[in-house]
Amino acid sequence: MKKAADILIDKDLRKTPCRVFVLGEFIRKGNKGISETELENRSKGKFDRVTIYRTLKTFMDADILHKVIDDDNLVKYALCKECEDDHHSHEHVHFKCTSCNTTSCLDEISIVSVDLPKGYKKIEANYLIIGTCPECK
Amino acid sequence: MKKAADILIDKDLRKTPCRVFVLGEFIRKGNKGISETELENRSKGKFDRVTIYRTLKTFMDADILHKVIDDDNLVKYALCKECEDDHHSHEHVHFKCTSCNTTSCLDEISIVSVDLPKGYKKIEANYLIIGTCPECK
DNA sequence: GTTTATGCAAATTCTTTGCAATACT
DNA sequence: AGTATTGCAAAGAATTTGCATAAAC
Repeated sequence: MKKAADILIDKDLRKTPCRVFVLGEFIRKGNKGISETELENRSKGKFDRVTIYRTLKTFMDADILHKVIDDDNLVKYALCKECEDDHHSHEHVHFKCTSCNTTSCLDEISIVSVDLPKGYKKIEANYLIIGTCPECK
Repeated sequence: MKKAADILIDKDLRKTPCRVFVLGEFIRKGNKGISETELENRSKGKFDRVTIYRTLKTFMDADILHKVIDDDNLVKYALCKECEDDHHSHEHVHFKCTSCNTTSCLDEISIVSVDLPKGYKKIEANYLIIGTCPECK
């Protein structure tokens, strides 16, 4: 598992306290999705909300993070294993737990492709599974 | 294809102009998702925004509509074929076209279930495919 | 010393809530 | 008539933009 500072250097991004903090949070959380609000709370007001939003955007543009589809219209971001190395994939399987409300990126599972009706052309796919996770049994 | 007024009677909902209009729009649009903003524009200010929101909520509670997952955090609602009769299903395959921005409910396709890691329990699933649709070839 | 990121203020969009007036059956 | 729905005003959450200051390289 890479450290935040190293990832920033790799991606040619300036090493700022906010970026190190945000990226560190994602690394610590593993494959769990984190919302901007959570980051704001975790940082205890150390960084401006706007700065966190901009940091998230920077990371998305750099393919470090991707947006996580939530059924309840709540936006989260996640660092996926696949995104860390070079074969960045846009085929994500996300699991949303209705009990603890965490959304995780199930990297182990690959999306089974379906046959689309004539004329449809797939670019990417997101599979969201809603249910209960191991911790909430 | 049922008419709006009949569906309302079936579901024991009062027949009001806003409900008839909104439901009519969904029937006309077929399996395409519609956002609250679109409904507001289409009605040309005839109904209050709040009323449209409440109407959408009423229809969701009555299993007439379901929320459509959009990758770009845009909320749409759709009337699915499966939802019209009694075997209301929550396993939806949605297709979002990056060109015309429409989201449609692909009723013909059923979700292929995946094997979840130990401890995970599925309640429902949403599959969103992003790409180009037949009209935007 | 340049370039880029940050913080603050403020604006926008989406959505919800309370309450009195109105429409539905 | 009695109950449910509507419209208005207003509040709340999430997100974005502009600009001057500050920090990174």
